[in-house]
Amino acid sequence: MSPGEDGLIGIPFPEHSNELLSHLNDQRRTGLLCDLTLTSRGARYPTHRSVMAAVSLYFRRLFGAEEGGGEGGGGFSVCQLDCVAPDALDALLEFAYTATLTIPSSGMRDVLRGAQLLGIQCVADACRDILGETGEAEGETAGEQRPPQTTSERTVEIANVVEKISRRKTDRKKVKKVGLPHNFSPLNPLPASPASHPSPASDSFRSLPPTQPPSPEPEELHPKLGQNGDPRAIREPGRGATLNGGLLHWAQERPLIAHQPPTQNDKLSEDDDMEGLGDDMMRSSSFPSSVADRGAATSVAGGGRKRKSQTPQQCPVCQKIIHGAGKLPRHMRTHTGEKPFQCSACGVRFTRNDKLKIHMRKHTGERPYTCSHCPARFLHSYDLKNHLSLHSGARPFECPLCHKAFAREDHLQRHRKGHSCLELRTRRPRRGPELGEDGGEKEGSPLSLQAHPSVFHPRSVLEGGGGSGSIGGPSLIFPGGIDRERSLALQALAQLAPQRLAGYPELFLRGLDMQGGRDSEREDPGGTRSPALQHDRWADDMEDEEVEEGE
DNA sequence: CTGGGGATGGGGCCC
DNA sequence: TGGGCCCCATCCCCA
Repeated sequence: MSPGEDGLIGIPFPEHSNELLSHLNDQRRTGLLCDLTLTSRGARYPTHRSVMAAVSLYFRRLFGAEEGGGEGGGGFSVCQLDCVAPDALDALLEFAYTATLTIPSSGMRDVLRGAQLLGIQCVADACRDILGETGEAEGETAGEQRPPQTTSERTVEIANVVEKISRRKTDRKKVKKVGLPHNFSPLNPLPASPASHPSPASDSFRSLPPTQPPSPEPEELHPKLGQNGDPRAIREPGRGATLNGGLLHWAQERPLIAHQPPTQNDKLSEDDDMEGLGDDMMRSSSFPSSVADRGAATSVAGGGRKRKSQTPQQCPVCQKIIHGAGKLPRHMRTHTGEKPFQCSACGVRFTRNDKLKIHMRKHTGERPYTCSHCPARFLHSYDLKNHLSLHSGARPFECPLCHKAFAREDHLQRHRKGHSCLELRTRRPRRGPELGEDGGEKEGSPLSLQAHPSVFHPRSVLEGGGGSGSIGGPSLIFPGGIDRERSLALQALAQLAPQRLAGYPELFLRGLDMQGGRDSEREDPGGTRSPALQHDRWADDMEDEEVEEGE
């Protein structure tokens, strides 16, 4: 790190979003800091306005969050939602706080209706598709038309459905037209608050009209929560609470970015004026376009690097410059964890279609890459390439310290990282400029590595360009189902990071270098693919070692 | 620790 | 401009 640019380095904490949501959920369960209570037919659900406003257009409008008034709400303490079945409301709350929709199959329609009423578009879309599409949600029959499925099968199917949804943009507007009972509508900036439709007295809670000062009057709310005792007990109005059997457990991978189609063709956050349902998804989906613009503006961030004519785009999350038209959506899936391409045979999902196609070879038995020297066949071309080196006996990658040779570069890197060769080495090659000066063995001589450039590049800049490893492997960074919870943080990043770092392309690169993920967990991830750069790092490492030993 | 297979993400080329 | 396809670099996992 150069000490010169302090305070502008973006250090992502990928787990933060997970923990944040988890803690919010804990708070909800314990009633802590809950400033909003939802009621449905007697059941009460303590919750947080901010969370509800984040997932529900209805609440966003209700609290005036979209009007840019930072006051954060109209002061509602209780919101009566009798139009949403308790089970459905419970499921939707669970979704809001865990990004996982767990509902009985029989309750799908109720959840759909609730999602529509509350403007939780991604849930509504998913339910509609599961129920048989057509957007009318009247189709439990459609759902029954399907053959019986096991839970796993359904989960798989839901994943496909979500994929379809993610690609569907026009339906959103159609959904917006769905009529809503009880006056309130996500389309209506004036929601039917408990004060605006005649029911305030029906609850012991006091409901405040939207024109009231923003104070939620917690002194009234919290005692109620206290009366509730364990809010969770309230939240469980007859919910069958296992993930097995007939329950449908939808581990949504991309709750808020779910509607961001991989094609990134949308600018809905602008042209829709946030009027669409689930527009936080739209907002999130807006960043690629803005990034594209910014990417064009900062396409020279790579300095003198050779660039293809295609406009590079900058990832709003990791700031990485993505080259190639249409590659940014692909890259974004590494952040969202979205894996739209699913193997029909085994259900394994992939972020990319081409990877799925390769995967399918495992099922078809196709191994198109055949060794000409032996019967070995391979799925990947590079496997064959590696394999051929065995026949040739070539070991072009040699450790500069112990001179052990490897057939594969990554094995050499691994060898180097382990420092297993330190005891064996007899001399230390020096990096380029010093070669020969101290009579040391020329570093290039034992190596078949490409000659490194004569200029020793600052590491901070060089490694920045090789963030593939660091941003790679979202499944590693966010194993299991928790990756979905990132979306909240990703949205914030998408909106904040570009502005914060817009003028500092070098820091973009540095941010890449520092971002979480596998790289940060490693001593030296080999963030660059360039053998020359890699070699530079090695030389740098060796120099460091020399300094240490010399002292 | 090493060899090998497989997975993942980025870039190039092309349509 | 987006997406398909391919190749490459890198990483993970297992024997």
